[in-house]
Amino acid sequence: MGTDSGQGARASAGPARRRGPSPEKTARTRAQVVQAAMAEFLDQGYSAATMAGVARRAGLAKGTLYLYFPTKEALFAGIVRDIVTNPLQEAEAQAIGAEETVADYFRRTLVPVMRRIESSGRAAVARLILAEGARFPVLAEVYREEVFHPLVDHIRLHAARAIARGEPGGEILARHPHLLIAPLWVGMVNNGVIAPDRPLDIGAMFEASLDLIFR
Amino acid sequence: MGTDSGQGARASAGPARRRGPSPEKTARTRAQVVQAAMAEFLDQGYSAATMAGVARRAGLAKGTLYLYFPTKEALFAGIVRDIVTNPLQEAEAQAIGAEETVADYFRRTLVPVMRRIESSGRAAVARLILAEGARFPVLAEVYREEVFHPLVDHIRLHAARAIARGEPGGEILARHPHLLIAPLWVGMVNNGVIAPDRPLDIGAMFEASLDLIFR
Amino acid sequence: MGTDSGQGARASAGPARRRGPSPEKTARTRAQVVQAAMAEFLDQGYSAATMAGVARRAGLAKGTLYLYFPTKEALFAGIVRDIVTNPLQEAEAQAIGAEETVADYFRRTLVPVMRRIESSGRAAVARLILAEGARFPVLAEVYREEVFHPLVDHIRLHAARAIARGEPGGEILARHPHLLIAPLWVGMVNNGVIAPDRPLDIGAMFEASLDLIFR
Amino acid sequence: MGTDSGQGARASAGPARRRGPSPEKTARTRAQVVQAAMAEFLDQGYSAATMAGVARRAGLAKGTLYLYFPTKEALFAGIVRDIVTNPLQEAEAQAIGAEETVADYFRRTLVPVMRRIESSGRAAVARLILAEGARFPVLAEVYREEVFHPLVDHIRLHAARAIARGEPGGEILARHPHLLIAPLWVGMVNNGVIAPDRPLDIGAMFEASLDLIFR
DNA sequence: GATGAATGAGGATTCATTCAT
DNA sequence: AATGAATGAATCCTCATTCAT
Repeated sequence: MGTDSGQGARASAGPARRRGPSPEKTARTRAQVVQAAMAEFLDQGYSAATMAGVARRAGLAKGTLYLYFPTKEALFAGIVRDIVTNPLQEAEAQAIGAEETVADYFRRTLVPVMRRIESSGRAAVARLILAEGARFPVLAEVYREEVFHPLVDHIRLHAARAIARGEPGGEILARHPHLLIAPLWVGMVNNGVIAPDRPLDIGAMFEASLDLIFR
Repeated sequence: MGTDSGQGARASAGPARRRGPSPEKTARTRAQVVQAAMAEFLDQGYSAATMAGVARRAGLAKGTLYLYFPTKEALFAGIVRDIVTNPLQEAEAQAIGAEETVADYFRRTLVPVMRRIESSGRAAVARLILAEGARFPVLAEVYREEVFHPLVDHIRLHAARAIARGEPGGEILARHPHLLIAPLWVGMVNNGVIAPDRPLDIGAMFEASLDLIFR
Repeated sequence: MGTDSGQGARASAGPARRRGPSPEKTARTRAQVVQAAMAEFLDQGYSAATMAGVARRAGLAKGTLYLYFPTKEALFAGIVRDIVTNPLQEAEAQAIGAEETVADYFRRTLVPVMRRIESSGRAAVARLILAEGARFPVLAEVYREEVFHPLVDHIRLHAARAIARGEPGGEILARHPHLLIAPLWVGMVNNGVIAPDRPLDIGAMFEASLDLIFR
Repeated sequence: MGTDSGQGARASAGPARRRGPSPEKTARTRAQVVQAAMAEFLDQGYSAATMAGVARRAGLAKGTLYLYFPTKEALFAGIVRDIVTNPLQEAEAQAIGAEETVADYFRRTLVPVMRRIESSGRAAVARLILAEGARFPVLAEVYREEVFHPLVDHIRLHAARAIARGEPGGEILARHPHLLIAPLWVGMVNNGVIAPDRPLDIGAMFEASLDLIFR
């Protein structure tokens, strides 16, 4: 967020003639920083995270971090987008089939994602959003715009479609689209923090939720 | 949490003969500390909270805090119970009527609580649990034992009752009791962090959820 | 400047009833800080001075400094007034005698001050003013208002008196009051930095200057 | 100052046979470095000056500076001579006329220089000398040997001449040669730091001083 | 020669904790 | 019991210096 070192504008035009370290090396280092920062912030939260911790994880010196991000806060802001990449993007991208009911469509596209959602540190992300969202509005904002609202809109859209087609459940889903993703949150909360040793089956809950809504 | 400074076992036995502050005064001061600490930790999270901040809120000197809790961590641990007091306790305490369906029972006892849940800083509590639960297992543990499990058990119990009585929805609720409280979490997450300016009506979502489950 | 711990408003009213360290102790510590900071800044200049250096000189921990001044810059600003206390104050305070010529008056009141000016670290002060005045306008400003202008005004005033009385030298002094203090500056520069091992006799130069101006 | 990277002894001897940059190029780069360093040090003082700042001003990379000077301190020492170039050199070089009084000689040769002295950043130089002279004796030393003493000796020499010729003012000038340059210092101090917005007319003060000394 | 990414020691500042009063 | 000045370890950040390209 503001510290991008201006890559991107070199395409054809022959071999780069730069002195010193290659842009590739720089990009790799930057990636290391981002990677390490993500891990550190997800592990520790913003306040408890230390630049030294990030540096250690990245295998770099502390000072190096400041070549890429001017402050700890900027580093945090800079990785927010990387942290909240929408896990449902691929699901949203798939179109509904002509004959397919909305229920079947959700079952086909969303259930697999829900099942996978845990393995990839989603609980940690949720934790960070909830923990720091109040003090770093940008975090909540990015999450809202990139993940939360798109998903809810996606659901609303298909709720409308269900109504149009006369499929049951459309009405209730249009009124309370959040009900569909509610199981996701209890699941992440339970599995990530409350009782990781007795995890809930988010996929199963989601399917049950689908069954309930669509009769 | 092992930090109580040993009051408590002195009650009758004639008029107290000691100089200095009365036990009442001490208890009052302790209450101030706990109160202030709760506010500070809920506001700031563990790391960002400061002992100075707690002292300021309590209207006490920093040193005084250490008369009641030996470390910041102990203070945090010491107030966990106060933080997570079960907001559903009264609801759980009410018995189901002989003629009452489980659905009606939940509607009668839980909906009002759900509606009130937001006003009393519940989102802040949720935030704290999620944020610090991983690093302070005791926090997650207390929450699990005092709030989460009791509520889920309560739901399970009445799901069994619904089955026994042949009321619809019992089966699904028995298999997925968390579904009933799922709206609570999306609601708190949305209203507390994601989009406080466009709050979800948790009560309405909960009722909708009840309707779905119990037909 | 801004961190004064509010002494001053306690006069009669019986013994102070404060808990904790006495105000006297606090005042003494503050004095230590100021003293040490003065020495450090005069020795090292602003940039090269370190808070650790100040703490060491004061015999205090680093953190303690921050109880009295919130930043290094504030500490610097806070001692500027102490640093530039007008060394000529007593001289200016003495009134000219009814029969006394202005030349004699200056000889009586200023020469002793000039002779003493070196011993009391005045060169170090001048050095600091010149060195940091550009980057810390407040420093130059305080020096100008507290020392430089008062002295020049004092000279101008008595130049006018000399003119009124028909004493020689008044005219030239009125036109160039700075000429009278010029020897002070070459002297301080020479003795403080250029050739401390071959100091100029500022008193003698000043007297010679007086002789020249007043014939 | 012992930092020259060993150019200089290669001149005739046929066409140079080396690859890479010519000695001219090197010399030019070195000049850029010196120029930039002077500006940076005069602006910021030694401690606050940064190698990055010098590099930026020079339009070079940081690493390049180290090809010419091994350390920041060496760079500073290396430019001291450039910083303190004697502004009075030309004046001192001019011989006194056979019929010319010493007073007239000084008026002819020194006044113009004095009038010009302000425009060329002399205050900055004085500031640097005073600020860093104590910690970088070489700075004071060079200034003393290149500027201060030559000028004072020049004055002494002509004071002796004035005495020999029976011109008035010779005695006093011989005893206090620094009196003649005193106005210069108050002037630079006032105009450079104390009150740049109300500058003193150094030329006028110097002339007045000449008038006083030579009757 | 020139570059600038990488380094890490050093400096300002914060804050949990102690202790004399 | 209560105070708050004092402490110093820990943290963020800067910058002189190095070195692979």
